[in-house]
Amino acid sequence: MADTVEPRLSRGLRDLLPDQMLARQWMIDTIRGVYELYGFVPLGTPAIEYLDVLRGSAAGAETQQSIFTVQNPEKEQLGLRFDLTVPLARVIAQYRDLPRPFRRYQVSPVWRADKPGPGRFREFTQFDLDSVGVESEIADTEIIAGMCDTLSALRVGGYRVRYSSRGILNTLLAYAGIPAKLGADVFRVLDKLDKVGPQKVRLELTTGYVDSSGDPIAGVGLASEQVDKIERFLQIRSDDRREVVSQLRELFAGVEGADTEVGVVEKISNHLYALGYEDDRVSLDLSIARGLAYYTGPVFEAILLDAPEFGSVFGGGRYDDLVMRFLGEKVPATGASMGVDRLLAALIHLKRAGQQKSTAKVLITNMDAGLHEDYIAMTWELRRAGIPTELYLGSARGPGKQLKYADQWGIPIALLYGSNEKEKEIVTLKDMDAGRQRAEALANRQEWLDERPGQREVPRVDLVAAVRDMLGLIEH
RNA sequence: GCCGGUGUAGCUCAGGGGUAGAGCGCCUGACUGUGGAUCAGGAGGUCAUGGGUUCAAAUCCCAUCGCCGGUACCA
Repeated sequence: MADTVEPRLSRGLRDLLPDQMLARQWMIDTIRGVYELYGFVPLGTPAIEYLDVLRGSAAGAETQQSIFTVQNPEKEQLGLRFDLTVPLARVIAQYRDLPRPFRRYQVSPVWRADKPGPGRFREFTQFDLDSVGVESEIADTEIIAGMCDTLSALRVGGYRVRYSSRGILNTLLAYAGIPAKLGADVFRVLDKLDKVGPQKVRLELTTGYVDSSGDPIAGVGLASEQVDKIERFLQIRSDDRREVVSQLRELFAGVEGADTEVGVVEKISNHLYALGYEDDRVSLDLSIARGLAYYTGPVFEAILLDAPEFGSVFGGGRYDDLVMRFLGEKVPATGASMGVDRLLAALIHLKRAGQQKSTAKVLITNMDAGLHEDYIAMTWELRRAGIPTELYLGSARGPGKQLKYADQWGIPIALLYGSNEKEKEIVTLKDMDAGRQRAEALANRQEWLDERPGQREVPRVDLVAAVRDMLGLIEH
């Protein structure tokens, strides 16, 4: 016996079987609809980029260990993209004649060689939208409004988009007397507030601690009074954005630059009020920091109120310096990124995503080799009428197995046509779902057979109308 | 990285030194023109891998690997 290869996938990778792809495509189509309404344009970039492009300028390469490296025959240093923002920055720098603002969306897989966890994979899909070349806070407003419209279109139930800004956080550093160079560390720790709670955040900001698994966690080394000031800042919590703004002004009175930074989040808030995005959907939440170092202005993220355990499903912010790596010139940019897989998992959890297993609405069964021409004709007749139809091409001869096939793929209507039907110039249409429901009440097979639940005979000439009618009934 | 758990049929798992098990699923038939239920039959396993102990190892011991969970990191 020949050796066979074990069918398997490398860790962190998974297949998307048809039912998962159908749910995902519905979701992506819905989101795309929102952004095309907003006038964003699509962009595609390769999965593979030069490593120095991924890591930033060759000079200041940060160590980025979770990049998958790739080899080409020329032995160049290549890697798989880990997000869609860096390729966007490259495109902006490379195609100087692109009109700006450049407002694009992109839905593509990205790769990270991290340890996989529940709902975390090494290959996953992001849906990104960004406005490049706009300094105005209206661009940030538009991103937040788009996040709201997307979540509404997906019918996720309640959601909350929370935003703050790096400018506010930098003002906090000044207020608390924390050196600016500790900013990135402080923000990274603050970003964990929701997850680990205030006590651990305080420990991590000061001395560090040893976690439950015995792992030491380094502290940032702040003084207790500095953390007190951070906590005073974090105590400003209100569902009313106006209230947060006014308390911020009070707290930061006299701190240099505070008026400007508070002004930015206030303007965003006012635009959103004017557009009908009220406090129940968007809040100014000062605990939002975002872990990434490259944000420079407003930052935002969205959570689902009915599925908070899925965490942030949509997040982003302003990053005015990213394109600088390539151009040496500051290009303002703001955008958001959605974790397609995470949001889809949440939608499935909330039973908001479709349960469809097949695209076909009708299965034409194939019972009599002498009638092939009729089967083919009926199949195309339905297809040309816009009804997704599959002609059974497998080897099973009797209707039993073919109906089982329809059942397994969740095809809602089966069409039966043999010599009986041919003679009477009819077709038999079977509503598979009605039969399934009826089966629950019948214990005896003979009854089940005699009754032929969900079945209807219609004139052959009325095929298309009858199928439409039955689909209408099924989909009410 | 670190800590813990766990690997036995396609899936979920039981068993515990001496013949490899169940449920579900799958296939066949009862029922060659009707899915579900029922009944009867069938296919399917290197008990993760390598080594050790033993007359004998799926079972005990050691190592490795995989998977699961927690934790850290995440531009």
